[in-house]
Amino acid sequence: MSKDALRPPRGTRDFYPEDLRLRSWLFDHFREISRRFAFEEVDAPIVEHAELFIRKAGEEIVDQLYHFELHDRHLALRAELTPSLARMLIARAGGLRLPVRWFAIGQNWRYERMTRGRTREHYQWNVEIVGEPDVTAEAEALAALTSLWDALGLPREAVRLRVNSRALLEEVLRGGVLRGREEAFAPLCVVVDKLHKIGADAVLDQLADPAGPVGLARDDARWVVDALSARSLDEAASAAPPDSPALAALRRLFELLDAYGIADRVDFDASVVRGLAYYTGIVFEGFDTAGTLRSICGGGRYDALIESLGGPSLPAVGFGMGDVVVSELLGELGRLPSPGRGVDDLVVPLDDARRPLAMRLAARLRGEGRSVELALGTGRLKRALAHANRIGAARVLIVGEDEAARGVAKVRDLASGEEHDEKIW
RNA sequence: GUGGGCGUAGCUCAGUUGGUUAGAGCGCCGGGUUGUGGUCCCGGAGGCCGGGGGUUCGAAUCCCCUCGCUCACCCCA
Repeated sequence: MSKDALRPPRGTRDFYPEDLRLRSWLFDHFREISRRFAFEEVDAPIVEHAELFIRKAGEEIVDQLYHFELHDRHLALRAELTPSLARMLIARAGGLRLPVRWFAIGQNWRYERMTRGRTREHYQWNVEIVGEPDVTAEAEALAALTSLWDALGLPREAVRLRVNSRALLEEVLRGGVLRGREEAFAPLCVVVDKLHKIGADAVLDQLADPAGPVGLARDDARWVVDALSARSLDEAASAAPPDSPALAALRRLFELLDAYGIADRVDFDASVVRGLAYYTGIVFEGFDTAGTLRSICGGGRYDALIESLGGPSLPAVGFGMGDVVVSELLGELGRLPSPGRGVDDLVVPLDDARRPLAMRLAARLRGEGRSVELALGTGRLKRALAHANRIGAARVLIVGEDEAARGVAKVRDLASGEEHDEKIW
């Protein structure tokens, strides 16, 4: 066995018990918030037909696909959950009662270079609302996100949401610099999405690159970059067409967010477009206000994806939040818990003759739903108590000769040190 | 892909004018007597010093190569 084979492949993680307890803590919150919002959990295979993920917009996520040929099939590890969920929806499209409220927690794979906060696999909480064209769906999604942050113990001021509308940007551009070249809109969004990362000048260069996918005139590109600097709806309105439906939708969304009491946690930001090609309307992302991490979640409306995959025309809103970035943020804020093992009882036979009784006791306690470890050896009692301490057990139940004769166990409460007898059955 | 930093015990790390049997803390195991933990005291196990080659009487230490980790840049939902 080579040394390499004894390590997890680069960008992947092993989860030891303490790591998995933390992950489970996080997933428990994903599930609990999903439950409170009445989302139903679904799951899909981690391997899909590569075709499901391929789109034409120069997206990073597609370039980073883990894919391979097996016999005559071209397969891929999923890079995101949304296409799989869309596929599942299509399969049952005829019998669905809309709107559908689904969520999934799944591992996604992207072959990318490792840096801080970026691994090649990560788990994502994915929430989708399908069949609702109104921004009431977006409001649900955003409320679920802030509820999750609160549940995780993230301070209210530590994380915020940025919201924009691709539909608004499209309205503005369709009547202007992209007139007659609507196909350039998706690649334009991919470029614009990099604004926070590579800066306005670099975006300008890429938009104006004659050999690039967008190929705007330099002045037009400059106009686009300027338009993206809007940070309020009123500012954005000045560039929008009169009676813009997209602008009206944004205004209505903020009204709804206000009703949920979270409008003050959401900013309008014209530069947010998200990098995925399939978004068509409202888009949003969560970010840490300290600005040290990449976006911690993102999503938006994708009204055309399901139809483009061969399904019916179904409006949809969804978002994903990964485990890696949010864990880093929690760590930086000192909010990562260290969940214990949750063992209730350690049952200790003091000698082998007492073992059958101890087993009977352990079985009874387990039958009552308690988490019980049975000491498998018969070392000294001192060691057993130290072990109980280490695993965080609340009680130690000792079965010795004297107790056995009376049909009881001596129960020691680890926290108080108090002891009493308890019948074995 | 470019550049920097780092690979020494399970973990976090000391350890250079090159010099005996390579260290600490934590963790682990055992002991401090007979059936009672967390503290304390004592003891112990555990390391081809990432790998290979070279220089040297002698290399964890210097040189070269290589692998791995990591950070920055490049790139990038």
